[in-house]
Amino acid sequence: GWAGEGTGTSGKNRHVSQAAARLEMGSLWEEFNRLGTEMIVTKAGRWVPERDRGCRGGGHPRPTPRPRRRMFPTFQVKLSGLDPLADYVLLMDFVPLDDKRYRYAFHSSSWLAAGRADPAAPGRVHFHPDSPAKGAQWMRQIVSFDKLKLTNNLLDDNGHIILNSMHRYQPRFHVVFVDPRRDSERFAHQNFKSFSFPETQFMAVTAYQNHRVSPGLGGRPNAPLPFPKDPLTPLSPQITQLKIASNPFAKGFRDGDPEP
Amino acid sequence: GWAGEGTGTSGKNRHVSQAAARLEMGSLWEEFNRLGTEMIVTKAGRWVPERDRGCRGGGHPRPTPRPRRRMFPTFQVKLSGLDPLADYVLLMDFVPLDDKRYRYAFHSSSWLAAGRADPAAPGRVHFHPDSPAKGAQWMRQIVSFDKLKLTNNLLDDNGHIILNSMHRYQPRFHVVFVDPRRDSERFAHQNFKSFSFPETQFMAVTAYQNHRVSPGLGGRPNAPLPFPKDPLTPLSPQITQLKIASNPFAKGFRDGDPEP
DNA sequence: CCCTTTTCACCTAGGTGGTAAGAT
DNA sequence: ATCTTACCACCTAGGTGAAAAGGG
Repeated sequence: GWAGEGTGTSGKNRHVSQAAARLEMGSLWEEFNRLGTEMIVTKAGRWVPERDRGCRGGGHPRPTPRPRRRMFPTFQVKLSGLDPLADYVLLMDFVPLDDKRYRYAFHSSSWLAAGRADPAAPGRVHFHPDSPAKGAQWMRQIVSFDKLKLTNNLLDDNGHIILNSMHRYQPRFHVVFVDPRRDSERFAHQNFKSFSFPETQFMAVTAYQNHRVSPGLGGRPNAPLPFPKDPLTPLSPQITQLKIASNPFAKGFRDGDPEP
Repeated sequence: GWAGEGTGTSGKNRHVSQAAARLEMGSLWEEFNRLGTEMIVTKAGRWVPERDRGCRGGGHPRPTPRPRRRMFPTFQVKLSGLDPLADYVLLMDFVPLDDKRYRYAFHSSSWLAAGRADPAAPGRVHFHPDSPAKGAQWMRQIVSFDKLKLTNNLLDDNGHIILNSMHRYQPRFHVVFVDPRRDSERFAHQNFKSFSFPETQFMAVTAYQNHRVSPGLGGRPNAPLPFPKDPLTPLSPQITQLKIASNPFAKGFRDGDPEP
């Protein structure tokens, strides 16, 4: 739906006060959220195989850094209510959902709090690469943050989002009006509007933990739990299966039928 | 070098009068030009193989249109002399070099004029997709027109550049100052600057024709011709070999050593 | 005969989870 | 118990020329 406003609209500049954002793929996000969404974070990303030699310079065939992890599902929104002729910057950040560290209890198939959060990672933001652009451009089609990458490397120097593994996060989306006035800093607090979609919260992990169905921290802890004892897929890691089923790049791991 | 200005600078707006463009990969362009550069044009591009069924809608597994042909080498320039704070649009077009149609004479390994040019294709331009942007942005790094596609389909509806096969063309590059004044149309002729690099001229073909070394229309027709009878590569189609040797996507056709 | 279109194998470039081995 | 590294097969997506097939 068109929900998500986390901050009030009182005292906002007219260029953002009417701004609205609809989360795309909402039903997919909700499906993940019912299981307890997990997002993989990696430290160094991947390396080029040895066959790709250095082209020049005659050095060793040293590994070349490769991209870190995207989010899946990808955070995408449809915008409305912007001034078509005004400039806007779009960005995302990630807010810790609590001050806890978690561990996954296999025997109970559930997440357990396991102490206070680790020292918070450097707070970074991800600017949408098309920023700045006119409101008309942003509203023309779905805005996709598919270039956003996650890492657990506190020393990351590629500008990626740094998260602590085994901690919970809430993605946040911000629309910032580029104020052409001098002294625009003085109105900074009026010139942006933020959106939080609870169904996009997730647990950062270095490997999928949720190897069985669980109530899920993002779900309804007291809801009746239809524990599926499907003999065909016993103990199936449902988060993984849902990622495989819904992410085109994981098609290689699909077993069965062509119809999703 | 920093050559290329095709139009005088007299009467030009100060935002473009100092603009300069240096062709990147100039030595590669010259190497091609010495042989007589050929660029492939295609009609329909490529289609998805039959295994990729239509995802939804239940239609037949009909072929999906795929991109048409890029240029290789890619047209790339380094810009200077722009106003860092002003907006510019960058674009390219292609000018027929003469009013002739050509054919390739295999026996003499040379291009021959073969009548008047076919009716000119609809004159299209290709806007650099980052347009418009500030001068500072354009000058920050090399500007690459690698999204530009060539086609010989007169009815093309993808906005690609339409060229006649077996005709010669001169790529042109234009820097257009986005004039914020009202009535800016009245100054249009002052607000752009054009660049032509002779070493980037080429023959449009649907399949490589230059199967042997030739003086090349783009070269020096009267220069001494060192006809290479290299027994190791007799009758080697040199344009093709140079494309294979220098285009990363053609690596699959390279025979020999790793050192270019 | 000359030119165009189609199909193909083979690349570049990079996004998936799996698995095994090791480190902390 | 969790994290890191390394390597893998298998995808998406799309840019190459070769060769065969098609067309006037």
